[in-house]
Amino acid sequence: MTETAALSTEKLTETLKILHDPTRLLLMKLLTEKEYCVCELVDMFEVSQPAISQHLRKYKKAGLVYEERRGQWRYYRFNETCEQHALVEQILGQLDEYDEQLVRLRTKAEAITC
Amino acid sequence: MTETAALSTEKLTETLKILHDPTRLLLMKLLTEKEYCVCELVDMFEVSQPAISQHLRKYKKAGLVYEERRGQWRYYRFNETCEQHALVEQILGQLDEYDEQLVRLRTKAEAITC
DNA sequence: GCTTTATATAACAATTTGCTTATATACTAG
DNA sequence: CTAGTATATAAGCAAATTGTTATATAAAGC
Repeated sequence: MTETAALSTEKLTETLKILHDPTRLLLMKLLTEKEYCVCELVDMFEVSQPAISQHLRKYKKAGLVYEERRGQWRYYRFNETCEQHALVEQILGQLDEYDEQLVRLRTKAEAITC
Repeated sequence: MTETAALSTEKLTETLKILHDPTRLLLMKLLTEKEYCVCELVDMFEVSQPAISQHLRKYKKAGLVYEERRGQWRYYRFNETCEQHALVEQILGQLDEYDEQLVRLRTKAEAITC
C-alpha cells in the first residue's frame, strides 16, 4: 500500500484540476468503487450525455481511468496503477459518506438498469 | 492526529479549487512550514504583489490561513485547526520534495531578507 | 440494407480564473 | 506634516472551464 508518490507540481495540480469540479469529483468517487458504462452515469447525473463523455475524456487523458469497449457500451473504471492513485484515494477518502449529493447518487445507481 | 474529516462535496471541491493553481499550491506548501510576510512571498514568486495578495485573500476566505499584523507587515501562516487541514496536508505531502519549482523557491527563500 | 442505441466530437455561449496596471490605505521614520 | 514602504482593492482583459445543442461514428437487431 503506497502512501506517497512524489508527484511534480505539474502532475499534482493537473490532478487537482480534474477533481475540483463537483460533477467530476463524484463521478470519480463512483469509478473508484466499480465500473460503469456511460449511459448509467448519464442517468445518474443531472447533465447531458456529452458532458459526461467530456469528463471521462479528461480522466482518460490524465491516465486516471481505463476504458473498455464491450458490445455497444464503453465501461470506465479507476486505474489503480496510475501515478496519482494514492492522491486520488486520499482526496476521495475525505468525502463524507453521508454527503447529500453522494447519497442521492448512490440511491439512483441502485435503481438503474441500463 | 486526524486522518479523515468527512468533508462535504462542496467543501472538498472548494479546497481543491484553491490548490489546483501551481502558484497557490506552492505558496500553501511554504505556509504550512512557517509564516511569511507578503513581501517575502512577492520576492520569491514571479508574479506581482497584487497577485500574491489576491491568492492570500482566497486562502483567508476559505479559512485556510491566519493573518497577523505586526508593524507595517502582515504575516500569513497555515491554519492547522481548519476543517480541511488533513486534506491539505495529504495533498501537499504528495508533492515531490525534489520538485524543480519547489527547490527553486526554497533556495530563494533562504536568500531573502525583507 | 435501414433503424435504433450508445457514445464521441464539434461548435459555441456563459462564467470563472489569474494575471496585469492603477490606485487606495495604513503604518513608520524623519 | 511629508515621504517612503507594505499591503489591499479595483478595474480590466485574455485564457480556460463547463455546460449546452447539433452532428458524427459505430455496433446491434431486424
